[in-house]
Amino acid sequence: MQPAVKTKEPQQSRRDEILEAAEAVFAEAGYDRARLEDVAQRVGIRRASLLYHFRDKASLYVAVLDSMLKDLESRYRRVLGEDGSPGARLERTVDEWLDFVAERPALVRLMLRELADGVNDHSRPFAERAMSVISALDDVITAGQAEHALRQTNGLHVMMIIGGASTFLLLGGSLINASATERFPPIVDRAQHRELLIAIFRKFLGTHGPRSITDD
Amino acid sequence: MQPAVKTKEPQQSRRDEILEAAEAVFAEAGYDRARLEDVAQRVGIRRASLLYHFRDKASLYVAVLDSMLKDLESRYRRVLGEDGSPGARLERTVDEWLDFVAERPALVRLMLRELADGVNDHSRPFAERAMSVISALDDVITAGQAEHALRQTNGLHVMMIIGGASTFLLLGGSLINASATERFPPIVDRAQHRELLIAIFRKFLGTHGPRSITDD
DNA sequence: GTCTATAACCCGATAGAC
DNA sequence: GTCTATCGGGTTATAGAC
Repeated sequence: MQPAVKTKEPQQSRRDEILEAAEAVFAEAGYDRARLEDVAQRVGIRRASLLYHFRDKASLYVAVLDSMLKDLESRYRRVLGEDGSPGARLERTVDEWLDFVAERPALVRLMLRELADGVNDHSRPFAERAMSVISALDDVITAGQAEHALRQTNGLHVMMIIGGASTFLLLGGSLINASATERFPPIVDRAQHRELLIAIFRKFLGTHGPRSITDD
Repeated sequence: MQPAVKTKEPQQSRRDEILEAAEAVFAEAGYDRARLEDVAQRVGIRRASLLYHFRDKASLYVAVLDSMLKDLESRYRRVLGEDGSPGARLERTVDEWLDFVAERPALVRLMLRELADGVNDHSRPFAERAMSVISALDDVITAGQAEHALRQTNGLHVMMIIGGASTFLLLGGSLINASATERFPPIVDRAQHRELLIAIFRKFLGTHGPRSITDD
């Protein structure tokens, strides 16, 4: 006999609590330095109890990655599916990305760590989710180019530059400024950063409509 | 009485061997997962012998970071000090960066890990060296803008975008491709990537001479 | 589901011979 | 300078009571 539960979410709640705590701890310290002890403490249970919900540390980590990327992907798919020109929809992903990064900085930190690690056992689910996000972008780019609404440049390349630039800047900015003298105030604020990213978009993907292919 | 040594480099050789081995191991696994055992094995000595040359693991790590960034900085300062317009000299740092990353990929991986970690005990030397590199760039940008050879945009912002974009692309590209189906060949090759970075440079920093300040 | 207790392991660091 | 041997701290994972 199962204990009487409302409708669904048998004991999902606790699982989610653990995922949330683990996301923070893994992002902060990285997989190796992260201690299950700290995760447990945040949840308010004992270390051993975690392993009732997740087989081991590795599978907890994979679950965290998966939940984050699933979230990011659904946000991207949402704005990409709205109406507007391909260019306008792609531009919206810039804001979506900047929002996500601001709300959930853990993602960026874990992504960086994954990139640094390269391919390994637990990076497969990560790579697959990432591929899925990239696919979604690529579909819109390709369709936009087919109807000559976008320039025939390498759209994914432009998207990657946008993503990489933000990542670097957001995390690097805070790192650099930590030892800053008066000489270097924060390099740039979000509004400025957004403006430049959008400008890159328009210039190189032609998200304001078809342009001549030649530079400048 | 010191043992008779050629001229300098008392026993620098071994130290450098260790640094080289440690650079690879730290980049591959990150500080926490990296084992002194592996470093020692690459050098061909025992774990305990490492600690004759370096006080402990942490100071070995700091030495690795320092040596890498010192190298990068000297390369940047070299091309920035050559002759040519400010724009031309800054553009040379793009190639310098792409070369460095190709030759010594460990730097990028360790940089990513440092960014993910944020500010902590051993990141101070890293942040200071990084500041020094940024200073060198900033000097040229500021001078170029003073003589109206460069646009009055936030030059460091543009430089950060270039750096971040490459980092992300170079590491992300290989990660993504690891699980790629036929659908995604390598996103972009070095020549294409360089071209786009230079184009961003010219557009936003005006490295081909002064332009109108208005967009596009 | 959560607990206590403990087993089992790994790795950095030290002591001291050579 | 490099070695062997060992200590000691820390963390994951399991056993089993409640």
